[in-house]
Amino acid sequence: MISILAIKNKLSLAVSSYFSLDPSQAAITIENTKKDFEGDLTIVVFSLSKYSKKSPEETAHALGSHLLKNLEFFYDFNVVKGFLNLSLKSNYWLKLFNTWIEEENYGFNNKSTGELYMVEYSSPNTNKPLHLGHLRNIFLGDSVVALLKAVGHQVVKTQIINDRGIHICKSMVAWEKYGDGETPLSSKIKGDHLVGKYYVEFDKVYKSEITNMINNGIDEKQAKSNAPILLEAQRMLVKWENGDKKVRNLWKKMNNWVYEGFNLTYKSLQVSFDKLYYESDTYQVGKQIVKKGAKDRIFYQKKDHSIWCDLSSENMDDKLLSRSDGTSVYMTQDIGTAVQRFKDFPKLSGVIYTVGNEQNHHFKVLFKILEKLNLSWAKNCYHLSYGMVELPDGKMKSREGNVVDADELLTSVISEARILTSQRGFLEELSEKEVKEICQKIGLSGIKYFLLKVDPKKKISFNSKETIDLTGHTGPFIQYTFVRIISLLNKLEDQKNMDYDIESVILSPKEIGVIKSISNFPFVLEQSAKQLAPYLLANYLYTLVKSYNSFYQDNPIIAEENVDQRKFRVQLSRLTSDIIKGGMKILGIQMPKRM
RNA sequence: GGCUCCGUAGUUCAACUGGAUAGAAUAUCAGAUUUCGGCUCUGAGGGUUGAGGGUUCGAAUCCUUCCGGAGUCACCA
Repeated sequence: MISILAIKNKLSLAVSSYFSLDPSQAAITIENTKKDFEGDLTIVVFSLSKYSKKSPEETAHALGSHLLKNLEFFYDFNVVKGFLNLSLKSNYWLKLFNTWIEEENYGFNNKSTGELYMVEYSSPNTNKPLHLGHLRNIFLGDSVVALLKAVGHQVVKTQIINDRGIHICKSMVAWEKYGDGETPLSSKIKGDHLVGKYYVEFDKVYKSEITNMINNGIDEKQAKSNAPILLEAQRMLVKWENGDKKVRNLWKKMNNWVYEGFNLTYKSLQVSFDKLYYESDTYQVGKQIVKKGAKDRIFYQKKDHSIWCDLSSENMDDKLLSRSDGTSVYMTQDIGTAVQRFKDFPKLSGVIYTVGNEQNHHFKVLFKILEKLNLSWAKNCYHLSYGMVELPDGKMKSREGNVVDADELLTSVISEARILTSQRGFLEELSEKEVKEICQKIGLSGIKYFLLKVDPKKKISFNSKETIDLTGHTGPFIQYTFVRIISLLNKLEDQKNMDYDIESVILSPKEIGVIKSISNFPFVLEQSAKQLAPYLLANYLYTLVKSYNSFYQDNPIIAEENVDQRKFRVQLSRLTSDIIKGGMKILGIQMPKRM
C-alpha cells in the first residue's frame, strides 16, 4: 500500500542512511514544495551540510543524485540554495489517487479512538437575545465538535445556561416596574428579545438615577453602587437565593420566554446540544465545594465570612468564592459545573470551554483552583479562547443596544441569497419550499464561513457587505464549485464503470495540482482537530476549490475523447466534491444541489 | 500601573509553527467563451511584516526595548 506518509518515511530513511545518521535521532525536514518552485517534496539541507562538510548547495546536489538513483519515486530534482526539490513520478500520483478513491471516507478516521471529550459553547446569559458574538462562539464550538468526531473521538456537546445572577434580576426588576404584564404573546415579540428589552430598560433607568444623584452632590462611585434600582435588583438576588416563591416564579416565567426564543434561533442555525447544565443547579454544587474547601483549609475565610482562594503563589490576586452575605459568584458555579461534569462523565479525556478571550484570566484562575482542590482532571480542562467581533464603529455593547442581532442578521443574509439566486434563474422550476431551503444554505454558509475562516484568537471586524458576498474567499463560492461538479456528474450517462488504465492517463500540471491539494486533506483535518482550529480547514477547502476551478477551466471532462483520461477526470471531480461536502459539513455548512 | 493577547498590500485575512522571491480575497486595470453552470479562469500594479536592536546558514514567526490597540486584574457575569 502506497501513501504520502510512506514515501516521506522512505525518503527520510534514505537521507539518514546517506549521511550515516541514526534515523530515530536525525531531524530531517521534508516539506511540500512551495507553489512557485518546481517539484513536489522539498528537503531542507542546511542543517545536513555539517555532515557532508560541503556547502548546502553542493550537499543538496549530491544528495539529489543519490536519491534519484536509489529511490524509485522521483524522476527529477533541482536545487535552489539549500533546498532540494524532488519531483514525484506522475504514475505515483495516480497510484496514490487510486488508493484515495477507494477509501470509505477519505481523510476521516473511521475507527474510534475511544476518547471522550466535552465541548462547551454558546452558554448565553438569559437576559438578552443572541448576537453576532454568540454566533462566532456557536459556530466555533459546533465545528470543533465535528472536527473531534472526524478524527475519531466521541464528543458531548454542552452548554451552561447562565440563568441565575444579578443580570437576570435586572431584567426582572425592570419588567416588574415597567412591563405592565407584557408577554411574548401579547406583544408578539420573540421571548429573548422581550426580556432583552427590559435589560436595556433597566440600564436606562440606572443611568438616569446615577446622573440625578451626581447632580445632587453625591460622588460618582457612591451613586453607581447605591442607585435605587440597582439596590432593588440586589435585594431580588438575595430573595432568589433564599427561594422566595414570588421571585422564583417570575424568574421561571421570564427564563422560559428566553429559552423559547433561543430554541428558535438554534433551530435556524442548525445547532443542537446533547446535555445542558443550569447555573441555578450547579452553583449549589459549587457552594458545597467552597464550604468544604474552607473547612479543609484549601481556602480561607475572612472575618466578614467571605471565602477566598489564596493565589499569591501564582502571582495572581486572591479570588473571592463566597460573598460576605453568603451568596455565590460566577466562579463558584463554574467550579460546581466542572465537578458535576466529571461526575456525570467520568471517562472524559478533556473538557473544552469555548469562551471569549475577555475571560482568559477567569479560566486561568478556575483551572488553578481546580488544581488546588486536588482534582486530577484539572489539567484536562482547556479554554478555547476567541477574539471579539467588532463593528466598523467599535465594540458591541448589548446594554446600549449597539449590537448586530443574530436573528436579524440571519434573515438578512437569507433574503440576500434569495435576491442573488433569483437573478441567476437556476431555481425557477423548484418549489417554494426547495428554494427556501437552498437560500438558507447559501445565507448560512456566508455567515458561518465568514466567522470561521479567521484564526479564533484574532478579533474579527464585521463587515455586513462581505458576509453575503458570493465571490472571493467565501462559503457560497465553495458551494458554487460543488454545485458545478454535481451538475457535471449528473450529465454523465454511464456512471458505473469508472475504472481507468493508469498507463493511458497523462497528467497535466493542473491535474497534479488538484491531486496534490487532495493529498493534504487528511493532514489538514488532523491539524485542525489537534489545534481546535476550524480556520485551517476552511482555508484549505478554499485552496482546494481554487485549484479545482483552475483545472476545470481548461480541461474538458465530458467531452474528453480519451476514455481513461475522461474517467480519471470524473473521479478527480467526484473526490473533490466529496471532500468539499465532508469538509464543509465539519464547518456546519451544507451543500445545495443547485444555486 | 501589573499581567495577557494583537499589530502583515488601501481594506479583510493567509503564511505548513524557524525556511526559498511574504501569499489569497476585495477594489482598480487588462485579457479569456464554437467547452461540462463565467458566481469561472489568466495576468498587472499594490509591502521597510508598527519601529529599533539581538539570537543564526535563515526571522512576519524566538529574545529585548520602545510605539499603538484590545482585554483583564470586581463582594459583575
